[in-house]
Amino acid sequence: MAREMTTETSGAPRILDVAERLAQRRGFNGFSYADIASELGVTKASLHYHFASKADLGTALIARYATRFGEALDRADELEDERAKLAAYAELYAGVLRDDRMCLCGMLAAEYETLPEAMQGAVARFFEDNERWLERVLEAGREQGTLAFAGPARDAALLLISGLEGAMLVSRSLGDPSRFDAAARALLARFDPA
Amino acid sequence: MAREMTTETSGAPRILDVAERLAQRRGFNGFSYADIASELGVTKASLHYHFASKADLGTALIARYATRFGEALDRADELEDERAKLAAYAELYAGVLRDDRMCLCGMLAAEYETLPEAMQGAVARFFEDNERWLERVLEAGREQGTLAFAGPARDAALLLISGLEGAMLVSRSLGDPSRFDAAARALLARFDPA
DNA sequence: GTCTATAACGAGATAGAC
DNA sequence: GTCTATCTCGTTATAGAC
Repeated sequence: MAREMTTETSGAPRILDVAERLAQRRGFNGFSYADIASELGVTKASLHYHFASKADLGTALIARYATRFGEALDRADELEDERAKLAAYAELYAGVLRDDRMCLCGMLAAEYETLPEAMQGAVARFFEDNERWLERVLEAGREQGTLAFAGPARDAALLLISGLEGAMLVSRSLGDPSRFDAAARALLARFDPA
Repeated sequence: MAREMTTETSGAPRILDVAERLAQRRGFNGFSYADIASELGVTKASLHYHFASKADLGTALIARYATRFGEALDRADELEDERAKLAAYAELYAGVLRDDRMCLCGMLAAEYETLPEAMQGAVARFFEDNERWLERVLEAGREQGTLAFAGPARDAALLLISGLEGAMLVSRSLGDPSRFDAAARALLARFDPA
């Protein structure tokens, strides 16, 4: 007997949805099982059935986030030119910010020293994967003449990640998401060919 | 009778020293009065004498940090050309990172939604002050031809803050402070005149 | 798979002696 | 200004019934 199709997610995915939003808005140390439980109308104990420890929950959180992010990068890779891929990359960040969220791994990067080891490794891998993807796009764009920049593509890649993560971080405290867009535009403009 | 001169700080300043380092490494929600007390060899209760609530401690933390940062900007303002001022600005960040710390306000920006209101306002003001200082330097440099960039100086200023804060954030999780230097170099290079 | 109940601990904070 | 002692609350986590 096949399971009923419903429009609502349930169980673990639903827990991850709520935890993810809380983590992106308040940080991993800024929410508790009680917060998730009250929002879902269940008890804390039932959450522990799905994620025995908060470290397990956090690890699952990053894993899902990184997978989805990687899928978004795969979609961006289908675009024609490399400038469009960079724009799509920046738009990923913009979309997160529009939902009043910080990038999950950017948030966890701040809390890095307090995170369980498994989470630390996963956060670092997220940035390394992003860096590799950007490095490839940047190199291709420079060869094709659609992008222009000096120095190692790897450094330019980290500058892009840093600029976008930092712009999210700062524009959130300035209470003005449009400042992110201005900073992101200024950042991408510096890769335009003269 | 004048107070004895000693090489050791004591009382409130010393508490702030320890709390500041903890906040910059672990976040404001990542340390407790117990952490400070054990490091200073005093009790939690005596800390509450100096800072009745953690919000008071946090507010004092930002106030001192912003004052010192402002003084550093004043010193940078005495440099001759605007390119040197930008380099000095970036070096401020680099020095913090070398001590294994995140910028205090960058860290607090991540935790923004969980902070007491007074702290939120102070964090936003820190970034606004930085932005104003950079905007002035950038405008002057563009007029003098020592700096080159397109678009509003305000957007370029926020890009600089974002890039430096983001590079600190990310290079800390990558476990490689030299990645900050590479990103900062790439960032500043984009303001060099052709 | 979800519940009630509770354990075990750490957090911020206060009272009052010294 | 620092101490001991205590309070209250929130946190993660577990045991065991349903």
